[in-house]
Amino acid sequence: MPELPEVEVLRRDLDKDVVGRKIKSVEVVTMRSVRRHTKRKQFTEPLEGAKIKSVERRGKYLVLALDNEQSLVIHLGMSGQLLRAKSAKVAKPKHTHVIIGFTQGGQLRFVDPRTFGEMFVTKSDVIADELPELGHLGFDPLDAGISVDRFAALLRQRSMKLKSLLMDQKFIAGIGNIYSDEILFQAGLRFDRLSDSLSPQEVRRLFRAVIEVLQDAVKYRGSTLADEGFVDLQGNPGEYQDHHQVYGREGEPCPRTKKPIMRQRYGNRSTYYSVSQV
DNA sequence: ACGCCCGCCTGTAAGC
DNA sequence: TGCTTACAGGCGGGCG
Repeated sequence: MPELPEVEVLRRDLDKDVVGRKIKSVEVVTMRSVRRHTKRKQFTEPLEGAKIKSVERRGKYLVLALDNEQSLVIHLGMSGQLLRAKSAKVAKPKHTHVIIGFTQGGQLRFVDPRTFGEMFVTKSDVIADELPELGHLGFDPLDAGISVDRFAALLRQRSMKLKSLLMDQKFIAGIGNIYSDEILFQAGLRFDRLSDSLSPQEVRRLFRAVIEVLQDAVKYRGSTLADEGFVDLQGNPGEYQDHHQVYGREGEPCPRTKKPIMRQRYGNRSTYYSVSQV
């Protein structure tokens, strides 16, 4: 379940490693991974011969701008991986669905066991306008753009449970199940508190927690859980899971109170929290 | 219009 | 031990 930190780690890796490279060939093994296109060629033709100009992240999406006015958009879904192979000879992992070969040699591979991820190509200038899932994204917590006051105003606009709000991509882009729990623990707030019920001090705590947790997670190169297996472009796992305070730690002592971490079903998924959150 | 639940997937692990 | 079932969850869509 790559969330913002994992996608940001990949963005930085791609920025160093594939920007400037020219695409020689594209092989689509599994059409489901490019399901917005009905024909393979709609995906492969705009890519072949194009040079990668830049790599941006929008929430959990990666956008690779090409030198032909088109962009390659990637969403990793739950189990998607992007892996660099120095040569085509390197053994392909199971569930390799798309292979992008570069003129200078080497490949970029899209590997995705659960196939919730996808790749597609679209004209660069219509991304925000014509793709609602990208156009409707809320603010990016790693952009320094938003102020506490603006954040407070946005919270007051709705009366939504905090966990739902943090995971709502239209409100804030890039947070999923793991980081919403970690952020709420850091902020000392319960997942079911209503967004318009927070004191100014609680708003500030939440604001700070969002930024701190996500920045920290990027610093430790993302979270790699046993059942998921996020890895960076070179195939290395992250280390932030060792810094999780509550996620996946049901029954373990809360770092603050030593009372057992609670787990509760909320919105059809597991939520971890401590009784110290109010 | 919004909150909630399902379906899409596969690998892993718990349960009988 | 081996089979079945539950669970993991991002996101679109459908329903109330």
